[in-house]
Amino acid sequence: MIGFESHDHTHCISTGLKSADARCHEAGVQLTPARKRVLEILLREHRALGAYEILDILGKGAKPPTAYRALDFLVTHGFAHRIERLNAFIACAHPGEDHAPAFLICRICNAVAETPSETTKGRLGAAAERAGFQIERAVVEAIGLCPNCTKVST
Amino acid sequence: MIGFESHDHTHCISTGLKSADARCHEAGVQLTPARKRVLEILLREHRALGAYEILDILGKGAKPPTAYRALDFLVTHGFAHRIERLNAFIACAHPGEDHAPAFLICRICNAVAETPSETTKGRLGAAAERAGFQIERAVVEAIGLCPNCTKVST
DNA sequence: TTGATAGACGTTATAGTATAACATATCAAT
DNA sequence: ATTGATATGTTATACTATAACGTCTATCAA
Repeated sequence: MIGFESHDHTHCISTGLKSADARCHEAGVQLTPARKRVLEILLREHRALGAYEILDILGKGAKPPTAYRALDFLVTHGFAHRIERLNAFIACAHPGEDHAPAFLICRICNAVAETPSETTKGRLGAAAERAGFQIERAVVEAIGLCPNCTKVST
Repeated sequence: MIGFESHDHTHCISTGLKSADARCHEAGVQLTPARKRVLEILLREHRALGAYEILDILGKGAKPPTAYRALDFLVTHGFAHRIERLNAFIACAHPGEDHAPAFLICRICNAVAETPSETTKGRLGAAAERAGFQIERAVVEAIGLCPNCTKVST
């Protein structure tokens, strides 16, 4: 899991971009400059960013659809995730792997960590089956205190 | 679990309101007319409603803070839940019980069913513990097809 | 070469969701 | 009667997201 520890992630950025390039080529879709730029911003910031924060970083010429379109693309193709709870977006921590992500969101500092989930199994999956509901994907966002804010708030 | 079957819920409404009355009294908080009215709307509609839908039902005098304040109260005290995925609210299906709800949301018709979850256990709980993250609650929203829309779309 | 199609992007406008800030009201406790 | 706590009214605004339309470019078939 990708946790709350700080680390040097120059490496994450270049690896993430290269991996995205390769996967887009495989899939026959285009990682255009606009999309790449937004992905790079997400990788560089390494936190959940609102669309308008991204817009600000993109600069004054950028209009909302520019950010939202790029984000739609990145989310659709698995390079980024949307955090419903925050109306924000974060670079995927497991690019390339087929995964069902869950998120740990700090209610104090809004830090977000990604971790694997398995929610279509177990009780939820059983309940869905009983109801005749076909789960396609699940939003799993745990709210609580990250290690730093736990220390501070006690 | 509260599923997708239709049913007569005149009973749900009066039971829900009475139960809320009683629990508010116990807790020493007020189920004021405004709050009660919003809860009744949620119970009556028996589906996820946006704040502005509720405002419309409340009538022309009502301004956004009226709805949002009542909804905050109802959510805080467990009489309603917020569905992050839909920016909407739904009456709690298990009033009075201490529970960690999960939701099944149909991506076609937006029908929502509530079911129990257990997300602070299992893999997610273990991952959180490893990360030093203290889970306080979890948003679990499964997206997919409800029984009706499964039939229609095949 | 032409024309048709598809994908991406620019631009303007607007829709939809939520809260800040301040004023007023009510009521119980001192 | 004043104070303090809680709730509501009201205005304005902030924040989030998409519709709609035009343009550009690359590709491909006729």
